Amino acid sequence: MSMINIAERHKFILSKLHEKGYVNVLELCKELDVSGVTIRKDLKLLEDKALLYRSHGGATVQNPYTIDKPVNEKENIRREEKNLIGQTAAALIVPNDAIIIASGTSVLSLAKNIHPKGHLTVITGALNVALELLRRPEIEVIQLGGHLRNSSTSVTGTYAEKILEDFSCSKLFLGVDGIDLEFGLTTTNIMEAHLNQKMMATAQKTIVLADSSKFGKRGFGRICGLEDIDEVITDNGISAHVVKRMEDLGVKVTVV
Amino acid sequence: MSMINIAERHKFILSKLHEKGYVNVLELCKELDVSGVTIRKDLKLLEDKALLYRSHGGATVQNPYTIDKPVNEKENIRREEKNLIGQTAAALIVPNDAIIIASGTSVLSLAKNIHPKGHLTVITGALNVALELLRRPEIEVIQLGGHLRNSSTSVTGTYAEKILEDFSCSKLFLGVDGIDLEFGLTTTNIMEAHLNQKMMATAQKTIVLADSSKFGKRGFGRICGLEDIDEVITDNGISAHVVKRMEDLGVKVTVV
DNA sequence: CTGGTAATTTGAAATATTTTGAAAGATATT
DNA sequence: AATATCTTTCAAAATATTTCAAATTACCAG
Repeated sequence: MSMINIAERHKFILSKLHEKGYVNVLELCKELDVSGVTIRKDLKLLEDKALLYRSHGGATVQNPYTIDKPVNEKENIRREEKNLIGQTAAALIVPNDAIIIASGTSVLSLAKNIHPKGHLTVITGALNVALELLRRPEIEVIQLGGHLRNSSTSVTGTYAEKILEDFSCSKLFLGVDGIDLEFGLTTTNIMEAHLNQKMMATAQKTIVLADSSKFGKRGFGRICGLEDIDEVITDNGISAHVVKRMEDLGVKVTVV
Repeated sequence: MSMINIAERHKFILSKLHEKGYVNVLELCKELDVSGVTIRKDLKLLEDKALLYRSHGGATVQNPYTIDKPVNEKENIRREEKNLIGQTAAALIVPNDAIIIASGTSVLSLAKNIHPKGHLTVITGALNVALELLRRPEIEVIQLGGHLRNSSTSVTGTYAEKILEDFSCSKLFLGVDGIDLEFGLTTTNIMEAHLNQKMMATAQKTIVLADSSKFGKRGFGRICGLEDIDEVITDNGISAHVVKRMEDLGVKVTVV
């Protein structure tokens, strides 16, 4: 096989990669009739463009260490920021409080940072939040029931909403996928957005946890407008301008 | 099996690990056609990345939700037996089935071994079971809601029982703490026992998963008598005499 | 179009690094 | 004590990187 140019070669490499899941340098040398040095340069270029993962002897289509852990992966990004946000949010909890924790990776760091003085009641639909809180004997956990959507660790549906009707909480800690000044709060899933609305109705205050990357983004399911929430906790990647606009809407903004 | 490179090998190890819950060095040597030294180096690398736990002779999954020690310790004992029991139970599931999975360490191995052909609906109160099943897109998971007791990963209470009323399932897979020929099935907690009764009413067949150490033991909360269940799956540590007695009571006994 | 220069691409050769397993000794398990 | 598993060491083999010069291509003024 003799290639016209570098672009053709890259196309060939990528198509083989996607077909087989991996490629190796020696085979490509023969198939494309070029030297190993060239193939390695090609692979390096493609790796720089995040189109493949390099490994000794070849390359794979995806990082082998991140198999089927979508939630876990998200968890690793911005770990430090999220942890700070979680700490700050946890400080808002008072003894004998009753709170709701909604789903999202940010609220998991909240759960990890909760070390209550007195008794605490937590209502949550997120399995990972519930499992995290179970360790602490002073916390009473109410798990919402219902449908579990793939790739989310949180329930949705009418069962969860029914259970919520029996409670009244002081605060809702809400993790979102997007915060847009015009469009408001959004999440990727319409069912989850609906449950979040019910949660807001059950709680006296809504506190949103969102790292700065969430600003300006819009997810599919709209939860509410910015004017409906009480407080946002975020990291210092947020612009002063956005802070100002939110404060004008009556939202308290805490930057950690 | 001849692997292209280290990345492919690691991917293979991890996927086997996630499927079975553990791997051992010798098997991997044969399967991947490399020496033990290499496998051990691989496992060490993966352990450094916190992707597994090393143990003599092999490795086990790193469970990110490894919370309360009591359950976790239990989980490690009799892993091999439990895995076999789980496999056998999973084979009973048919395409388009609707089943209930109750709490207990044995049923977690069931969950790990479920790889349904068609669609499958699973109702469960156990958070770890739900989290495990979430990975598989062909499974629809209904999480029961309610109170979470400390040191258990399963809900109890009226909310869970209410949700159950809306369903009808073909099978209930039940993990118990004790099986006594006279006293019947027991669990450590009275609330859980009550929920288990409701589950039995919701399912047409009750299949009990119990390794042989559970026989002759009595927990605090009685679930039902042996005559009320349909099948028991256990390991070969059980005595022939006990098998005979149970079969006389109309219980099908499967020894793996 | 032509001829010349600059930039890019390529591979051979030399060098460096990584991977692997055999062997030997240490450690753990029963 | 006997056996299986583990770690270390070391050398060979495979794979990568660097360097440099030749080949190709791109570009542009005349």
